[in-house]
Amino acid sequence: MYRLSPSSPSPPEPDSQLRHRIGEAAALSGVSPANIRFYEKQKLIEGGGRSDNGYRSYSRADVHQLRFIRLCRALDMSLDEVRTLLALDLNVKADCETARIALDGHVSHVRARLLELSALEKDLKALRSRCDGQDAHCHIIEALHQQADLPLQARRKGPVKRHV
Amino acid sequence: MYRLSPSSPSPPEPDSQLRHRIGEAAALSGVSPANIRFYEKQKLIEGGGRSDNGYRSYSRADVHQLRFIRLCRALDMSLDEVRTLLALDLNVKADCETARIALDGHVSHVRARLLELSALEKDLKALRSRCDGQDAHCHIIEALHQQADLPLQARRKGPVKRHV
DNA sequence: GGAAACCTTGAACCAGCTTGAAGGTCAAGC
DNA sequence: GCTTGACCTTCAAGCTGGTTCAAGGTTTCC
Repeated sequence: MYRLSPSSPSPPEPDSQLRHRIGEAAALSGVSPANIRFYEKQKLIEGGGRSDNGYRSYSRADVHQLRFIRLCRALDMSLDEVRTLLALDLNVKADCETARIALDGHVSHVRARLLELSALEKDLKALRSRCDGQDAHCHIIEALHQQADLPLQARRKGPVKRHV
Repeated sequence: MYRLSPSSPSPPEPDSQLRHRIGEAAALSGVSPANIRFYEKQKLIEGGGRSDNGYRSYSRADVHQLRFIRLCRALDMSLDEVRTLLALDLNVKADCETARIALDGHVSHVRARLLELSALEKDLKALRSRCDGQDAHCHIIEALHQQADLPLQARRKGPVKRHV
């Protein structure tokens, strides 16, 4: 797996022992406390570390993992995809293959959704351009109803899912 | 509101009395039976018509409305937006204004999401291009972990919501 | 010693459906 | 007359990726 500060392997840095409460970990990672607990429940992070008072306690590596998750989510990956990537070892060739496959799959999802959305934007603009508000009746509403009367096959299949 | 076949107002067509069970309505509209029941519960369609045996019964106009909803959903509108459009009258000027406003709002949502996704695609491709599978360790996993080590401010804020 | 700021858990809520369980209705075939 | 299968009914739960709320414990500051 990935090691923090791989350049200094043997003597642990003084602040590598630093542990954070959930609020600090949230501030450091950009993941909200509620969301951190959620990720723990989803087993994306371990829920082991606790202080004497029962508060969750996070190491630097834990915070790194939270950032990693946040980064992947910002790239619009599903939690399952993130889970896959988290389990990979940088130096194992098969894992690299896995990462490439996961990424390729994700890229094609994103691209497909992108194409859907551009087609959509085109349709919406065409619809919008039908109406300038000057006419006696509304060409937007009219056009929608007229399209709804067309046989199913005549219409381009639109996106049904709203997710990427 | 919108009337089916507005060219023949007085004598009802012979098949305009035709009523469909939910399965037929589903086949005619492209909306699944479970989804039709869901729309009824959400008050997007009326739930009035029933046969003697308690089965739901749909008129041509009902099927039209289902198609209308499906069309709007294919344009990625929310059910609330659809609800708004369904209540509009083609010939009322204020309603036309409402339709234009709703559509404009929707178009800008779609465009915003489009921009997010293109930025995303660029990032993902850059990430993907780092690895050709020939090297000793995985540049994809490595790059993700390295980025996770960067301070929060240094990274572009990515999309957090996966919806349009 | 009291208020504010943290933490805990569990549960409910959001969109927009889909799936499943348990049962009723109806036509066809034997 | 009875079974099979394709329909239909209802209610309930599950999905994703969280957010928000309620009720309470802890810590810290003044």
